Amino acid sequence: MKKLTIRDIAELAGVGKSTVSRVLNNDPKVKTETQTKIREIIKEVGYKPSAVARAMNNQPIKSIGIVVTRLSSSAENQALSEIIDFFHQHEYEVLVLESRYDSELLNTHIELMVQKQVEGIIFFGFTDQGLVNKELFNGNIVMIAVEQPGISSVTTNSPLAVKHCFEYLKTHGARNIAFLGVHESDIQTGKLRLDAYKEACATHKTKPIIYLTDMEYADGVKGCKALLKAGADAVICGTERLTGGALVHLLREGKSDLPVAAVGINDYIRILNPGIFAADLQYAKVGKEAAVLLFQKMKGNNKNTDTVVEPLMTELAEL
Amino acid sequence: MKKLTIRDIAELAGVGKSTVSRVLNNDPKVKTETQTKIREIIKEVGYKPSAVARAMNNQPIKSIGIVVTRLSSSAENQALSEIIDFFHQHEYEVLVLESRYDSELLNTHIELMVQKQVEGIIFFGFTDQGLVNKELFNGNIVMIAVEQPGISSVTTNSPLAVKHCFEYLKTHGARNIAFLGVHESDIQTGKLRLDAYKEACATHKTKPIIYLTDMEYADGVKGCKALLKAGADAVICGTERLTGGALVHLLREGKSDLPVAAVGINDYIRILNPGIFAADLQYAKVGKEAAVLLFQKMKGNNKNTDTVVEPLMTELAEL
DNA sequence: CTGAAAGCGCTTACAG
DNA sequence: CTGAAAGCGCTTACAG
Repeated sequence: MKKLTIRDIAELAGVGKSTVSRVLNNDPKVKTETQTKIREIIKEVGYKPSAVARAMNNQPIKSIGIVVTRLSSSAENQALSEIIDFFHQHEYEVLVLESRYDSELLNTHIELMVQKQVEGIIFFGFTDQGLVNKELFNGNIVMIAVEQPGISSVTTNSPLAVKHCFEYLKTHGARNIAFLGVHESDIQTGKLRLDAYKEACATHKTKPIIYLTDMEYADGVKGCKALLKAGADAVICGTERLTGGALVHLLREGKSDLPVAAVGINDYIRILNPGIFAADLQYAKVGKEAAVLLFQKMKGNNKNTDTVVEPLMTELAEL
Repeated sequence: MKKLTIRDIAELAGVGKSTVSRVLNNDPKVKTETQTKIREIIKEVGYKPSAVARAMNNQPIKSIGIVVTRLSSSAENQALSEIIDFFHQHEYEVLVLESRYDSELLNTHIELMVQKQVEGIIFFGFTDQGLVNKELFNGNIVMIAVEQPGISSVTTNSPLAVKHCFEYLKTHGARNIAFLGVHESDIQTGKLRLDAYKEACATHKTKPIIYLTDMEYADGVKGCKALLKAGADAVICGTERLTGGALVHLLREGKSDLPVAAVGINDYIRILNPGIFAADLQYAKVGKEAAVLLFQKMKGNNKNTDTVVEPLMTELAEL
């Protein structure tokens, strides 16, 4: 059974190809009877127009690209899931690639997307990504996590999350509130959050107790230990993994009553400490916003927007 | 600056379009000098042939589809990462969709892929997915986790993982080895592993102690508690999340010395119990195998293979 | 309201 | 070794 073309449908319907094409494109000028007849035939024989042939006439293949840094990041795959879902519903193809925090790889990916002629891209930014050419994709670009002049972005408000964490602990009687975070060399995950902590300390005239480290659970364990030694009676954890590590340490030492507040939340953290005060950075919402933003741009709204998704504060109930 | 076409290159080079096309397609019949000249011009002006126009002439757009059940599953995103990487290296587009354990959604996705004319698909199977039409995509289909006659598959050997867990605990002196698993209604994650446990019990003439539950961390906590009450002096955890829950429970109760063996391993589990005996189901390898398998099929190797990836046993060192 | 014709950017059999 | 021509399956301006 060979592939059906518009010509076959035209013959079956006894009309010209142009008319079939018009029906396919919902041209209202076609007589209603003709329309219904053609539609019936199309349905009957299961004809699907070739996206490729349409693309030849500047009806671009509806597709977008998205570059995450790591698929294994739960924050990113939450966002990714929303983005895929959104564009899938709008009948877009979604191409997914991983940059692995490598700016060269990111650029290769972007180049590839240009070649594939996707209509727009969304990508997760990171500290050393370099500047992105904002002319690409007719400016249909949305960055997540990082801002760049001239490009729309969606970011989380992690500094506010830190601030809330601080204040929560403060109002619950903590005196030496420590910060367990990522090295300052990482702007988004490190510096921004650290600065917010320092500012909170200044506001409350408190002496900072700081431990900066890498991203792994084990770093959280070590960091928490060090902070306790330094006299902390409450800890703000700057990332999900650090929170995980810290909570495990506390559990192991039988110190689970030590107040902890966390930037970012997931099931893992929840089960380790059901009563934790946490700021949900809302990555699902971030993804949704980014998708909507890109979609609007592609529809012609060409002003740039920097959206900030506010954290959701959750003082979780005891199980 | 308008889009360059093959005609522009032909004019610049002073040759016919056909010749340029031949160079593009590495036709050896073109004189070497002509080739180099054309290639230089192409490079110079940065001409990229239109994939769409090529597709019109049955040079299919190189693309494959992949359907995961949940992007948030670390097992799946490990495999996904490998698959994307592999096909990206072979210059394929990769379309990613989520089925969410919904067989209707899976079928919609598959239909979409058919329409998009991807050359093949890989998807993660699940218990109620229903039969997949093996004629689709010229038979270029690879299923992960589930087997179906006539379709190539890649599965993990989780029963063997359970067996090893049992034997490990046994040889380390445990007498009442319990099993914490998922309900039998889930074939892959539930029944298969449970059966392996029962068989091990029979072999070792041991009375089974079983607790079956859902997939969440909290279920692992509850289950572990129940099993201890039932007299277990060692526990085999059937999934990563259940392991996580169980270990948290033990940590909380100060019973971290209770021997636990786990089917599946990740950083989270590692940090909770660095010395745990675990069977790594090797999902990265699963993804790689699936990718290679699909690629071979697309290259014309049309016999079906059911690959089983063996678990990797890890008795982890103390931190 | 509808059809014939030209065109989108390539490939390739054919003729030279 | 190379070019002119036909064709891939659509869209759309043009003429009716």
